[in-house]
Amino acid sequence: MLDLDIIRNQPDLVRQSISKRGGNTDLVDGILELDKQWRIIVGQAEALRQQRNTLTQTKESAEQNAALLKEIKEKLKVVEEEERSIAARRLEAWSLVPQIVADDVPVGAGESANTSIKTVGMIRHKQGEAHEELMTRLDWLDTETAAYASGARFRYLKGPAALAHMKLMHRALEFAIERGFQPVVPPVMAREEIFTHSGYFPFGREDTFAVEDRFLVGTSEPMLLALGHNRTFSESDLPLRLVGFSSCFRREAGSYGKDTRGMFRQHQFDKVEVVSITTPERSEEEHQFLLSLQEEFTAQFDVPYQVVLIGSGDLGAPARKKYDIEAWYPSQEKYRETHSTSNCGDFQARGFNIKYRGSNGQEQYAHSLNGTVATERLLLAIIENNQKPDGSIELPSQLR
RNA sequence: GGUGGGGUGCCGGAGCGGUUGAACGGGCCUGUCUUGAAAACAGGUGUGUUCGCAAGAGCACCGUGAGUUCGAAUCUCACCCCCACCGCCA
Repeated sequence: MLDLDIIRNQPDLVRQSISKRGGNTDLVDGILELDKQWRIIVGQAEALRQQRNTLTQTKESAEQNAALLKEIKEKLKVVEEEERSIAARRLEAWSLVPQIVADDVPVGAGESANTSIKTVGMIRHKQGEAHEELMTRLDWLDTETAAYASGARFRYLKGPAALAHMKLMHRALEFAIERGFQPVVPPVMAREEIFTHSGYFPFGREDTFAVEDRFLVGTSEPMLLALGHNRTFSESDLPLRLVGFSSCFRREAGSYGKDTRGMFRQHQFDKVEVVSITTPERSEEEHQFLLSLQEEFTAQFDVPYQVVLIGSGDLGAPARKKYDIEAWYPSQEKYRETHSTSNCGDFQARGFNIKYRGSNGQEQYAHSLNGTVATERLLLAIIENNQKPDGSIELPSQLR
């Protein structure tokens, strides 16, 4: 969540940031008002408690002041109830405040401000058959049985595609390990606070599958961040770089009718994801590093792509800045998102209480960043861009 | 699923319901001593929050949440988590 001091002391900055995202700035006024009320009521409660604590120091004074204490107790009961209620409402509003948008993020509603900053690779297939048609014909993909067994938006990967998928995940993991990331295979079910602390709740709650009192992760990112929970790193140990592999689960609520064919948008998919924890001074540099990693990984499969700087209206709540890599999909005749990397500033570090001790000995919140190394979407792009005129697919040697 | 034992400060570990924010030990920091270090000795060492320019004062925090009480780390209830053993299963 956002630093409350920023909301208190720089409400205009917060309002600006919210309106850049297309949100309602009334939220800020609501919090400020609730905060004001909260401070008043806290003052009242504390004064009453102080009085009580003084009078109950010894049994004698407690007995002498029995009547007064009874009165205090009753007043306190009312005041404390009010305190709780205001605090709860303040928290509710506060947790709806998204991260401050970075200055160099283009401003615009929705996806309108997304800006392509770089195009890489030659497009060999301007058009082509869709991955689901290619793969289904070759018996690499069975969405029909998946629909029978699990419902819409699930897949059976079969034969060479099943193997290519595993190899892609494996390569992605090794690629990151070679560059200094520590490999992690996290749990895929998590308790609610993991989502709250990483900034996925309350915003993305509808997009999450719940299993009894737990939730299936939509990415391993929060699980990797949780490894930093309540830890104070020394500056020399940063950046902490982790790479995780996990299956990911998303309801894809609100995307009815979008990408319904094939396996571009699935309820379940596998992903290799990196997370970095670093200092505020070095987080921008780290963000560029993650982006370069993604580009390097994508480029080795000869997939044409573009890098997009995501505009304010399309930014996730915990992110202050985000880049997407979009790979060329011949069947759609356009670039589609395969990778994403976000700098979340101290938004998530605050939630998980991830700190570091600087060279001056002071403790402060770290910055967290995340990025995709590979998902099934990259496999699809590889497949579509390697289709042959005869309807076959020539997989790159690394994935065979 | 069953039975039992636990969750206290950086760590270990105490804690008759009333000057306990918390004994004691370790660690860490600072001094004294030493050429330096060790040892020894002395002192210090939590977090959050409210008010305040500050100095400082208050309040809260002993897994979480409710409750009993004039007063709770200490009593009651619920929940969460951890550990051990048994059963079942991969």
